[in-house]
Amino acid sequence: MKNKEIQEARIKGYFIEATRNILKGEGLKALSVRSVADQAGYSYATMYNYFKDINELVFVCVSDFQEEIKNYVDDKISTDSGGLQQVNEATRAWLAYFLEYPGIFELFYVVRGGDFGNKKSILEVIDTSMERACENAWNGVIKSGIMDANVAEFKKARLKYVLIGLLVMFMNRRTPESYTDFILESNRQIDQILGQ
Amino acid sequence: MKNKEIQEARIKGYFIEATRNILKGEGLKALSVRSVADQAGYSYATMYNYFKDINELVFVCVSDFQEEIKNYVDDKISTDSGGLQQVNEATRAWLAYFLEYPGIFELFYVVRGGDFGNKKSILEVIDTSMERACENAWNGVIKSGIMDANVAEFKKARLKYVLIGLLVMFMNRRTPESYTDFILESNRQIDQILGQ
DNA sequence: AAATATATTGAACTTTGTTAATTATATATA
DNA sequence: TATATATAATTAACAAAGTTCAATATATTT
Repeated sequence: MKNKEIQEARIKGYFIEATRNILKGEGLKALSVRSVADQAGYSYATMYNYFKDINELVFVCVSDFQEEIKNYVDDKISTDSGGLQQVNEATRAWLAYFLEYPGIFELFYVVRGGDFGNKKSILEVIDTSMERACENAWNGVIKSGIMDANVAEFKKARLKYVLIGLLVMFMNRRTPESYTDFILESNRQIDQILGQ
Repeated sequence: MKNKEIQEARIKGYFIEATRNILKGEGLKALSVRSVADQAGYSYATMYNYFKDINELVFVCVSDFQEEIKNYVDDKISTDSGGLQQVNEATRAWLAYFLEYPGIFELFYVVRGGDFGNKKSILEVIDTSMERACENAWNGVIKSGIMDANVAEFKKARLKYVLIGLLVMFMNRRTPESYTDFILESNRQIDQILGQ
């Protein structure tokens, strides 16, 4: 029954693709069983033949997006820079991705879906999103001995929480008030954490 | 028409009180126009005579909760400690409040209500929640010259973002996995930011 | 006491997630 | 090939939630 599996994966793919498009475009508020099914070219009830519920469908997208984030970061960092400069660039790029796609920020850090708590693998992808996206740059710093591995771990954790905090306040509470102020504050924090 | 105003304020109060109870108890998922009205002793439709919509009702609670947080912090800090030690205690107490009432954390930092973006006064309360709750302890540090005011501002901002980031990851994504780990990590961050 | 204004309410509409029964399609068998 | 069966897809229908509005109840004024 190999054909059946291929066909099933294909149809699942249509739903996933539609979900990805809606999340990246209009965001979570526009996502519904019916809007996904519309874009996938099926009736809304058909979704339930391939996914447990709407949450499962959404969660499947997390890994896809994380891969996209990693590529986005790798594309943006300049090859002629190295060391801490490259970590700085990578971190800013990671941040820039979520500014460009607020719906994906919401998916990663805000939405409290039904059984998000049970899907450990997905929680792990989210928890390590920044670390993995900036992996190459960090490896350069640690391997070359510019920074001690333990110090690097602490700085990574610090960066992660500071930037998620900043993103939450900016996206959910419009603080800082302007995009410019947000960039100033986030750069200040990144520079200070990496520079000290 | 003073009586009318008093009566109106009274009935508004019943709805607000009901909303507060539900948010502190079962949290946002249990909150609905019907559940609030039930507890207030009115029909669901009556709410619309006193509030524009369910969002307005919820937002009104923010200032109330912030006052409660301030009292909670002031009660918890020891009077015999001072300086940075007291700032440390106040900050931990602020954090402890949200751990005790996850529904209020959700209200402050997670929910994206309709016109949250327009209510500048409410956004300001949320943005300065930690700063105001720990005001007294910080004043002690700054007035006594233990810390420069500019340095204090930077540390406040750093603390705010780190702790909101930590709370978001713990509450929304169960990371760190255990309560103990969360406390360890948050204490580590607080100590490091205040101590350096 | 009647007339008018105000407050409260239940019915109803919309949207969204979900289930189940019905219809359509593909596959297997005679 | 024609029929029987299994599988897939869809429509109908329900529940919960926010919201509106016409109808009812209550309070106020004359």
